[in-house]
Amino acid sequence: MVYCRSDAACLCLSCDRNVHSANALSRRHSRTLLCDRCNSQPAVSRCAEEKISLCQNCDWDGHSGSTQASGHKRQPINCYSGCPSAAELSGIWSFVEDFPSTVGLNCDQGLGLMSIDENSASTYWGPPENSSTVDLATMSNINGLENDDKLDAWMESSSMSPSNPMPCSVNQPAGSVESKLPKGLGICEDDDIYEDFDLSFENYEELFGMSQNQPGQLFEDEGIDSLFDVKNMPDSSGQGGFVSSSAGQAKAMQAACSIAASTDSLMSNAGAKSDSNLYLPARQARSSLSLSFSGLTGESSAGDYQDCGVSSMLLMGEPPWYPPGPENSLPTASRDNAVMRYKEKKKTRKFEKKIRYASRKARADVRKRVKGRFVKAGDAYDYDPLCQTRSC
DNA sequence: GGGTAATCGCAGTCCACAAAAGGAC
DNA sequence: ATGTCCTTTTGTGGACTGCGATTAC
Repeated sequence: MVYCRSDAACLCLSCDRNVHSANALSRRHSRTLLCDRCNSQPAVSRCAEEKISLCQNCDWDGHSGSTQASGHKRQPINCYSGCPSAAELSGIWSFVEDFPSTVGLNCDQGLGLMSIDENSASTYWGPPENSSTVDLATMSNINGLENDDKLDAWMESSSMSPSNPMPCSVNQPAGSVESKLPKGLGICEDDDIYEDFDLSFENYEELFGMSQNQPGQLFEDEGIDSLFDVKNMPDSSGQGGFVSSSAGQAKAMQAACSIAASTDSLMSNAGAKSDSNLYLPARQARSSLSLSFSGLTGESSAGDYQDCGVSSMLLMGEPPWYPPGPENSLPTASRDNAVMRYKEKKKTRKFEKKIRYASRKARADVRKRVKGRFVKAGDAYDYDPLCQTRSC
């Protein structure tokens, strides 16, 4: 099973092949393995010891608590686009021993060329890579398939296999955010900003370390400062942790700053609407905070988010969600800086509409309309902005 | 205090088209 | 590396609409 982020869909290789060979645009969709544990999120790492692919959350759940599991060797899982062959898939997912040799053969010549999205693994901050070659459980039954018929048979069965409880679906996984979002807050296809916008309540809890039924506690005691509490900072030195070097520390700092920047959106929205039904991204819950909350209230104009440099940075595959760890601490000075920058930004924050292209505004200002809608030049109109009266 | 209807306000949607952006060569 | 041509995407405002919140009964 693979996960297509653009479609927010879980697909077997057969469906993946069919869906993503349809046109040039669909071929560009970035896909990756499905998490073997939750079967709903894209996998970002492979645990060599457990021989399973894990999404960010499951990886964290499984490798953060016990010291034994935290030492597991994990390797990042790359994404691919196009219609890769078996050899190409084996190349990027070396831990899968046997891909059907005919994978991707029905794609149009020249258009099915695969590309590997190395960046997809950039969110993985696990221990040094240690390649492993193991079978994917869901692919263990493909051995011996050597021709198209067998491949197709396998592919058909793979979507219904008892060992694979999740049938192919182009719909949002149950509990995904799209179906719960207010009208108009859908997920933009092919927009990286909205990738993996699929946090469920359990992630909310992980994100804030408290029940989603208690949003008021979020800032109850220490206000915004509570978000920068060092106790919530990631473990930068723990065994098997996500950050384990000076570079990791820098990322931790960056994450803190990210939170600072993102939190002003969070605060403004939390204050405007005490809505406990907030949905946050899972894989990049932290990094997407700004966008998510802004979107929920609609307070931010298009220019607002586009001009938000910090958020942009966060959305470019920068640090993933940090697990809370008591041992890790961010220097107090950095925390103070983060708080100060948050306060400064909050002071200067403006929500009024910003015109990005004056020429377009000038054009729109003189466009003739029918019930507010633009009309073709020469067509009848009921409103001309250049005339003081209607139906000039 | 609870239920229902009326009212209010917010935010999304629609439209055409020039400008901007991006891709191919 | 640069320039040209072509296609695709973006952004712009007023009216309308749907829906949640509020108010009145």
